[in-house]
Amino acid sequence: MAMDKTFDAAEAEARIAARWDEANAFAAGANASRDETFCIMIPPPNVTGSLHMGHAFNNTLQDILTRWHRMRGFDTLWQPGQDHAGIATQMVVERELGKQGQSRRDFSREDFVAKVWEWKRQSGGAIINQLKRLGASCDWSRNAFTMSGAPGAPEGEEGNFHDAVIRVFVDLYEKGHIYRGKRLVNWDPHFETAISDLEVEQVEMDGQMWHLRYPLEGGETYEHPVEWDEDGNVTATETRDYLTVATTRPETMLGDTGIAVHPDDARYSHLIGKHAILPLAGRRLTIVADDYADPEKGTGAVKMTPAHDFNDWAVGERHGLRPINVMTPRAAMWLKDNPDFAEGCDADAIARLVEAVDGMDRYEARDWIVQTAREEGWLDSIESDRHMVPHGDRSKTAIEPYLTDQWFVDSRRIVQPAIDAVRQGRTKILPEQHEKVYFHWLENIEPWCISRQLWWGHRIPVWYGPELTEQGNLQLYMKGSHPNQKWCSPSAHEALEKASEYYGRPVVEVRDEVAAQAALSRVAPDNSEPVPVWRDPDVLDTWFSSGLWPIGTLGWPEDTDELRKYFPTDVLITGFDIIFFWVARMMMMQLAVVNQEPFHTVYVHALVRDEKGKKMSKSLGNVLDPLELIEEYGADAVRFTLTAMAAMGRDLKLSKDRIAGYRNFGTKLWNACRFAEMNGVWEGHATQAEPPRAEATVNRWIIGEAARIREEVDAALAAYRFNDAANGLYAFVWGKVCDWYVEFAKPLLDDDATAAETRATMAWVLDQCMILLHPIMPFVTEELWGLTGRRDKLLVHADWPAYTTADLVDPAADREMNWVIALIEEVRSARAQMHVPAGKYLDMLALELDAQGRAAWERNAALVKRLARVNGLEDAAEAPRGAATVALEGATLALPLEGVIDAAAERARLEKTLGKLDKEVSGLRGRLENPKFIDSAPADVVEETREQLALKEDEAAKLRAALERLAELA
RNA sequence: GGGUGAUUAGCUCAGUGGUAGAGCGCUUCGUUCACAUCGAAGAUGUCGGAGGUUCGAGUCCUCCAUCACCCA
Repeated sequence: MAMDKTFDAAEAEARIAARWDEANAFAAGANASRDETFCIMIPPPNVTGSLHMGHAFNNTLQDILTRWHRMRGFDTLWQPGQDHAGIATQMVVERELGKQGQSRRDFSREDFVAKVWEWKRQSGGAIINQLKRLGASCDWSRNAFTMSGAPGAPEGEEGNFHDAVIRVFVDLYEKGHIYRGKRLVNWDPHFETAISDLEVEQVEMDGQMWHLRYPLEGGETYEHPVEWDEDGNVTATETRDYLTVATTRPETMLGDTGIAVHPDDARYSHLIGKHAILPLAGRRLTIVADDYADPEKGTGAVKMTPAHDFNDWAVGERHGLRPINVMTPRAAMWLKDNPDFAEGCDADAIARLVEAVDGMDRYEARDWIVQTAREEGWLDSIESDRHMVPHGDRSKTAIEPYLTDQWFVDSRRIVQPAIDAVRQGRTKILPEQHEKVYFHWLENIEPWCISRQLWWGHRIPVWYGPELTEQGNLQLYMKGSHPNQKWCSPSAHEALEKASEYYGRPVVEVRDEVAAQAALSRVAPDNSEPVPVWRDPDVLDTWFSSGLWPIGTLGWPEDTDELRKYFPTDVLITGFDIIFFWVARMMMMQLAVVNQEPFHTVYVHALVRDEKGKKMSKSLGNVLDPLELIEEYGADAVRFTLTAMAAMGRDLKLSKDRIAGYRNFGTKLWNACRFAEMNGVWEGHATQAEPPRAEATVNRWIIGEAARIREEVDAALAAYRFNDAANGLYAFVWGKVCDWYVEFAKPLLDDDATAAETRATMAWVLDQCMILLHPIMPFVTEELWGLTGRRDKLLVHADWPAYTTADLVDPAADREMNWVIALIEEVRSARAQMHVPAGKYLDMLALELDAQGRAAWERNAALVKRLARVNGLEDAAEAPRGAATVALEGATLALPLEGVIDAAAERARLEKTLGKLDKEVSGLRGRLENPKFIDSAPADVVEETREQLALKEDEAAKLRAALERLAELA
């Protein structure tokens, strides 16, 4: 059956993917022929995610490495999976419920989690299918999920990832690396949970900077400059009995406990240690000296709200300023029954504030405070100010730095091995510049908040119980603090046992703290009733579980075959944006848990942008959907484009023109194979590892070129220089095989003497093209493989070649073909510039032709005649009137163009070429005439320069001679 | 404010001390039996600026300008 004119990607891709699937082609260890393993962990996409350009890029690179190793016979595993994306998934399901007028709180926790699982079953596989369309050759039978095996997990989700997560929590807790404490976290008032830095996006917003006057205590004053001369010297001051502070969030002032000034700020130095009075509340604020206050900014005095600002928290820690939380989890004001707030404030003031703003939303409270300040005269001024406001990336609401009880990993205690691993080269980060980012972050690491106030996730394995007083009574802890009595254990059973031992009587698990309270009020007097204990309601940060991805997906804590075989894994390929969040944490956690680096190389890639260099975003509407692109151009074209643009450390600017160009590249290879088919090349062909024995120079030459590209591709991939591999293959397949070899082969296929070996060579060379391109363009190459010759295996399992240039390059054939190509190009160029009709065959005369050139002509006359459109080559003593001259190494040739030639045009042509040559010659000569160059430059460079000079001078002389002849004739 | 990177053809970008390349676009020509998703030929560069190191700098160093990103 004759091949179509083009590859129909839309039709073929699904069919080819199905064949790979049926053959289990991607299974761990498929096609393995040696002991070495190669393992890549996919950076798990969100279960709510859909494929975007970044995924397409990231997974293309992983697939290239995976397919390349698999073809080379490594025991290969590309481990796929997804993470459970706590907040995102919970939000998706809550939104679904919202459509039916329901909320999460209408269900029990267990029922809600069951709904999430149900959603996951129906919609959670979307990205997997999208990755398959890209051609990702993961072992899909091993698809992992960070919530597999959790309580409530349905059939099909029985993995043991949950065990791994819980086990690690307990282990780190027992080693003292995990603690519960009160610290500031990023708080999302919409979802009412802590979120990670990664989930916070900074949004630039128009806002105001309010300047407020805080009176100094006890009649203190200072001189504040109000006039300056041209040189900036103060010429007038005024006496003030108040400090002016500036804020973009006036509502936080109710939690102020201090004012910071710079230690070197002369204006305020005598006030340090004294106090100001907080308006409205009457609280005394300590004036402290801290570098954080910038004397140049505003008045140089900054109000300190340690419970509602990260910087203020740090200043507060240094100076012992009390943090006062004045907000509820929904970011409304919390003043009533708030002992921290009340402490140190006037009772009247408290009553007024409670009346006015308690329970009020933060923004309404802000308005009230500003309005009141205006009326009472302590609003100094308002200026408009554009500043960054942190927003939750899911909720789109402004996040609050918020003081709550959370679980933390004391990162400092486990960070050092992760630093050492990279410092000492056991793990390499590419490109190297990212190592700095890695070190910088790890060396300044902060405690990691790992608890989230969600229902979907790994519930923290800690159980609480009431205090046992010295009198043997049970009592719940004070409101606002947190329970001291707790037990951490992998199972409720064990935890309850420990609790029971502690109380010396039976315990019973109740739903939550409220239930415990209720139960306690009933059982307290009677020791026969079991003590109520309850489990921490929080779940773990998704990154805590994805931090265990390398061991967790391989079956840890079970001692599985896969774990022994594939861990440590080899390469991690990921975006630079999650170096801290994921890469660093995987390093820390794997080292802390199994004391091994999870991978030896981290390849960090850049961002895919639109063609104008803008970050793709939904709001800008410049998002290119990889699936649409795959539909339009085919997966191979999209993959090849991304690969060709994957230069290390630089962003990709993706344009559709580029993708179309690489789709055309696939078509080019397709048509070369089609040409071969039409010429019987595939008849009786079966896969051959060794190149055929060839006599013809052309065949010997292209076999050598194949060896060159094989070495180039392997070297490029080994160095993660994906773009070099792609561009090298492009140049070889299109520039060498299609442009020259196929053309050269045409006359050889017509000649009985050379036809057989040329068919064999062409079949072999095209096979090499398919094999070498397969990791980048798997679909079109697999299709061609199936359409051509007899194949024992699918291309996905074809053996990657190992031949070398040393074996296959024939220097004589190389030289000869380069000479022939130069000859054809020169003749074509002369013809085009002389406006010779394209179809016209010309005579060609040899004015000078050395022995090598003569031999080259004799062996390649047929193809030169055809490609340069000349009738033949005759010796001639001199060029006839009106001839164009072609100068080559060892040859001066003339094309008689009587009646066609334009003498002026020919002169211009020759002079232009000569001009270029002369420039090169003078440069080369200049260098060789410099004795320092001869002395200092390496011998081979000097030698090469000499050779170049001789060649160029020879060519220039030939052109000069041609110009002289032209002048004589004129 | 601190850090990192970038600046090369009209556009998008490679470039590893040895004298600048690719793709796209552009101009001219071409329905030669693999391919018009093609072929042939051609034009286009003070490699951001200024110094320095070197026999030699797009490449290494310093400063400046502009842009981008990350952190605060």
